[in-house]
Parts: sequence; C-alpha cells; structure tokens
Amino acid sequence: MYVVLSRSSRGIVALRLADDASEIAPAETVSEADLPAWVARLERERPRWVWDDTTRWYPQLLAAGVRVERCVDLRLSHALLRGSTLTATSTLALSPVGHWDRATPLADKPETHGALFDLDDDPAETAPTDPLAEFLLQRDATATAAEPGRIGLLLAAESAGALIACEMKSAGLPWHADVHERLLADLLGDRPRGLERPAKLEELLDRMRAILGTHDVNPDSPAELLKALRRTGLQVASTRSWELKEIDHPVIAPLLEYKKLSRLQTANGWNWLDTWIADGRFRPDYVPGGAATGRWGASGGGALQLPKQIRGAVIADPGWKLVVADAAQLEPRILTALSADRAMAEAGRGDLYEGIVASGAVKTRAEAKVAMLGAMYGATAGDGGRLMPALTRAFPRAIAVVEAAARVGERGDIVTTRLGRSSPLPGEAWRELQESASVQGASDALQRAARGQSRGWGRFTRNFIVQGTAAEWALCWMAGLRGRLWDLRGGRFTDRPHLVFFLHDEVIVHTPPELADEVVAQLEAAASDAGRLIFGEMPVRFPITTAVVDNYSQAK
DNA sequence: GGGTCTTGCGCG
DNA sequence: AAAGCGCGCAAGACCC
Repeated sequence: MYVVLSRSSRGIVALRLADDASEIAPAETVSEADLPAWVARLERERPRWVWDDTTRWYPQLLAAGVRVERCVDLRLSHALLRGSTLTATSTLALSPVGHWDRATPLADKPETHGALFDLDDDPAETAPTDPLAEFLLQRDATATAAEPGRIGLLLAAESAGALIACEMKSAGLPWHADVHERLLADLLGDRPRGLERPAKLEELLDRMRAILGTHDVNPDSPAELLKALRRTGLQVASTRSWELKEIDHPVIAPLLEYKKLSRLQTANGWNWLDTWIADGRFRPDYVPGGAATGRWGASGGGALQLPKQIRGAVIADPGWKLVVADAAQLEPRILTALSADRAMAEAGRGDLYEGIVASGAVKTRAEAKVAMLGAMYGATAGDGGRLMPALTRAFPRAIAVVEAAARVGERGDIVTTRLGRSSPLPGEAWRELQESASVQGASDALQRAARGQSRGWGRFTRNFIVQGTAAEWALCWMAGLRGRLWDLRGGRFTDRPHLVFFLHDEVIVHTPPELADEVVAQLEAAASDAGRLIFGEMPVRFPITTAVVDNYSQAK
C-alpha cells in the first residue's frame, strides 16, 4: 500500500493506493496535530509513505516519536528520473522543468496554501505540484525504463537515505562539549577573551616574526604571508602547507604548526562549539544527493569534515557504546565489480592493495594504493601516472572501464552509475570553448585550453561512475542496516540501536553495549546484502572494519 | 557597507 | 606519494 500525503488549506490530505497505484478509498483529511498518531496507526500496515520532500514531513513525526519504515521522496526521485539515461524517453524526463526540479529542499520555500493543485509563483511553470500526479509520472518512468530493477532500487535507496538523514539529525551525534574544550585548551591554550589569538598561536607567531625579522605580517593573510616569505628569500608560489613542507628553513616548522592550530581554532574551535553543540548533541543537516555523484552533502558545522583532532569529543551516552564501521577500500572494489575484472576480484580476496602487490603489478602496498587512486581520479603525472601502464597490464578490464568513462566525458557526454544516476552535462561555457577551439585557425592557446577543459570533464566522469556507484552501495548498506537495527529490540527509535553518523563509506551506530556484537553482525550482513543487491552474484567482497568503542577517536 | 570570488584546508 | 575526484567552511581579497 502507498499513502500519498499533501497539505491543503483544510489540513492534510491522505490518499491510500494499492500496490498497483489504484485508489483504495476516498481521500481522508487529517489535522496537523493528529497526523503523528494517524501515521503511527497506519504504519502497522507497513505502507510506503509518498510525500513531496521528506524534510517537510518526517522531522515532526520523529519529534512526536513516530518512525516510519519506508517512503517515496518525490523531490529526490524526480531528480534521479529527470537526469537518468535509463529513463530519458519517459514522459517525466520529456516534460518541461518545473516545481519538482528545484534543487533545494522544498522546505526552504515559504508554505503555500491549497498546495494540492497550486501552481508555483512562476507563471512559466505549468507542471502540477500535485504529489499524486507526480507519483504516477514517476511510476510510469520507472516501469518503462529498460531495466526497471536498477532505477527502482536506486529510488528506494535514495528515499531510505532521506529517512536516515532526518533520523540522524533527530537523534544527534553525542558530543561532549567539556571534552572538546579540554582538547582545545591542550592544543591552543585557554579560550581567548575577545578577538586576540589563543596563547599557543601567539607563541608560534612570535617565533615566526623573530625568524622573519618583521612584525607587520598577518599569518592569516595568504598574500601578506607570501610576500614576507619571499622577502626572506624563499622560492614559493603559494603558502599551501604541502608546498611549504618541501622547504628547508627554520620558519617552516612553526608556520606549519600555526596553520594547523589556526585551522582548528577557526573551523572547530570555541565558536563552533557555541554554535553547533546543544544538549550534548551535534545535529547538522544532512543533504542526501547533495553532490552530483550521489554522495551526501551536509550543512551546518561542516559535519563531513570533522577533523581527527576533536573526534575524542564524540562519546557514547553512559551505558551505551559506539560501533564505528567503514567499508574497506570501497571504491576500488566498486570498480572491480563494475568491470567484472576477475583478476582484481582475486586480488581483493583479502586486503586489496596487498593483493595487487601479490599480482606482481607493483612492488609495495603504498604503490598499489597510489596506482588505484590514480586510475580512479585520472592521474597524469607523478607516481600515479607512472604506475598506470603496469596496472593496466595486470587489470585490463578494470582500467578499460574508467578509461571509457573518461573518453565519454571528454566529448561532453553523459555517464551513468550501476543503478542509474547520470552525470550532469557540462555547462554552456564548456561547449562554447570546445566549439571555438574546433574552428579553422583557432590559436594554439585556445586549443590547449579546450583540451585541458575536455580532459578535466573526463576526469570528472571517470570518477563519477566509481564514486557514484560507491555512494549507491553505501546507501543500500545503510538502508539495510537501518531495518536490521530496528529489529534488534523494541522501544522508541532512540531506545534501540540507531545510526548517528554517516560519512561516505563509514557509519557510527549508537547502541546499548549488550547489543554491540549483534550490531557488528548486522553491519556485516547488510554489507554483503548491498553487494548482492547491486551486482548480483559476483565474486567481489565488500569487507568492513568495525570497532566497538566509547569514543570516536578510539576507532582506527 | 554588502555581495561575491579566491585561497586554503578539513574530510572521504 | 603526489597534487589526479567529490564536497563545506572561514577568512581575506576584491569590487561596487
């Protein structure tokens, strides 16, 4: 059963549909206040809730203690179906851009009344905002796809991700502000009063000034710092840390330390604590599908960039544990499965990089890693580029897949992940440059620029198929895990083991300690499920590493 | 004074 | 090991 929800001036309209989308009963109207109880009652029949945007419905349900098993997020699904090459000839994909094509969550838009059949403010918009009409269009697009199972799985996984994103924000990542403050004090010194620097930074700055023999240099200004370094006779093109590391000069050590600590202070210092931690929880907005490749984005507090330095402040509640799990060498394994490269699958029976060494392609594990990253990112120079021929000889099928994806991008075409997420087309400026460089008599400089731009888009599409399919694996892993965790015991959502963090190929589960071993088993089971769901019976393993810990910094 | 671009760096 | 992919954020630079 499906239940399509929409808001109207009279309240919430709920329409029950059978699995073939035929209407079961006339629409019902429910008040906002009654919605959570009404949803909880109907949830026993395990419907799939159909709504315009999960962020507009689910947070208030969670706040009322109501968790749902599954949904269709029409906005996210629409974006996938609109762009996918698997549904390119569908009515949905051929219809004009409209209400369902906005990139940002619909919640960002002020509430309109009579939303069921309302047209958007933009008079050019003719597509209906009616969720039932949109849902039927989406079903049609899926059913008429060449392989409905692929795109269907992707839509289900994306919608499950939308539920998980809301649940993780609702539960929050357990965060000890006092521990965080102690970490800051150890590294930076006491919290400064006004705008002055913390003691440790001031000390480092004094040392740098003494060495440089100047007082008027602002180390936080790259331009000023660059000038000061050049006055001292250092040949540098920028003030990037990796470039400074190559230089032998007494000012470099304190400067690099200053940069590191200054970064901590500005990105995750006291201001960050004041802004983002409340009630012992960090609650960023997770943005499913935030990156073109299908990876999630996040906003508020830089949730996907938590530096290792402060992960010790992520601490399980008293009487609880954190289970930290990550997929080992996920992207190369995804490439193995995408290409059905048996030699690489063989190398991946254990540690993939050791396996590549054992195959004889490269000499060391470090080389294997650089070579694989180079293959997936499109390295042209350095060790990554240098190792490519050997890697290509050992694993021709795998390398052929990424090379083919690069060629597609270089000519401005679209690539598609395993489940059907398609890459965007390059923009107008890209095409204009390609065209202007292809006319008779175009200058060498213009042709070089066009070639560089073309290769750049090729690197994007090369990586897109791997990163995007890895994101699909991660979504399937998490969606399966979510159901498995729910089944581990009864009670409210946050009384059971539950997800509290997700970072591309890594998750954190907050769990009562007596269930930690069971959580580990479910993490592993969900990982093998994900591989089978996406790739079928293929001899590619997706091992995960797990750690049961009290705080995040104890993992890895 | 405010808005946008650039630089640099954190994460995967 | 090298500077190849995807992001978000803060501060300074730059422009009006």
